[in-house]
Amino acid sequence: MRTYLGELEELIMLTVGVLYPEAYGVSVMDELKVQAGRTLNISSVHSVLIRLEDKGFLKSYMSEPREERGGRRKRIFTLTASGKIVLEESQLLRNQLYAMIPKPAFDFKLT
Amino acid sequence: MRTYLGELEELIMLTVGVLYPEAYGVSVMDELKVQAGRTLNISSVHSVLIRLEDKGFLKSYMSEPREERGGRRKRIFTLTASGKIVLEESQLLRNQLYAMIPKPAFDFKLT
DNA sequence: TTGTATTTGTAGGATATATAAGAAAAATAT
DNA sequence: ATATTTTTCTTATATATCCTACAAATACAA
Repeated sequence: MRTYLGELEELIMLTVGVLYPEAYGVSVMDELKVQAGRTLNISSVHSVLIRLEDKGFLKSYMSEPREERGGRRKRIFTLTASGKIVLEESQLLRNQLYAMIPKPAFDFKLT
Repeated sequence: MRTYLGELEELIMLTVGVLYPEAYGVSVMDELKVQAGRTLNISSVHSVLIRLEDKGFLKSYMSEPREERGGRRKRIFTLTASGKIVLEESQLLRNQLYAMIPKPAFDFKLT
C-alpha cells in the first residue's frame, strides 16, 4: 500500500492534531473551514478519516454520552505514533526543499 | 477548476525550484530520488509537469540541442508567479496548523 | 541510412478527492 | 411512546491525481 499522504489527508491529520482531544467528523469539518477556508461535505471528511485510520495514521474510539440535547456518540480521532512520524517527515522534506530553492527561481519581481 | 496542489504536484514544484534553471523531466525525477528517496516513473513526472503547466503554476520552453551523444530536446520548466504564490500559501497554512497542535497530541512518549 | 541514446508524448488503469441523498444510531425533551 | 437533535454510517456517482507501459520524436555516431 502507498504510504504517502494525500494533500487533504495531511490537512485533516493536522486538524485532528489541532483539535486534540476533541477531533471528530463535524469538528474537523468546521475547523477546516475556519483555519483553511475550505468548505467540505461531511461525507468527504468521514471517508478521509476512515481511510487514515485504515492506514494506521489515526485511531479512534466512541465517546461517552454528553450533557447536551441529543445526538449519536462521537467517534473521537487522535494521531497514532506512525501518523505523527509521517506528518513530521513530510513537513521536514518540504521545508528542506524550500530552503534549497535558489534566490532567482523564487524572486517575484523577475517573473 | 480546483486550485489545491496534490502531494506529488507540490513536491515536483519544489523540485523545479531547486533545479532552476535546469529542471526538465529526467532531472526532476533524479532529484526527487536523491532528495526524497522517491522512485518515480518518468511518465509520472511528465504527466504532473504538464498538468502543472496547464494549471498555470509552471511554464516551459524547448531547449537548444546539446553537445552530448544524442537525445530529444529538453523541455525546461520554471515556476510562474502564481505557482510561487500557491507554494508559499500551502506551506504557510501547514506551518500554522503545525504550530497550533497542542503538546500532548504530539508527544511521542505518550502514544 | 541504420543504430543508439535521450527525452517527450499518448493512452489507460488505479487511487484519492469530492458531492449528494439518505438510513441508522444514540441521546434528550415532551 | 413519540419527536427532535446530532452524528455516524452507507451507497452511489463524478472528477482529479497518481502511476505504468509503450509509442514517437530528436539528436549524434557509425
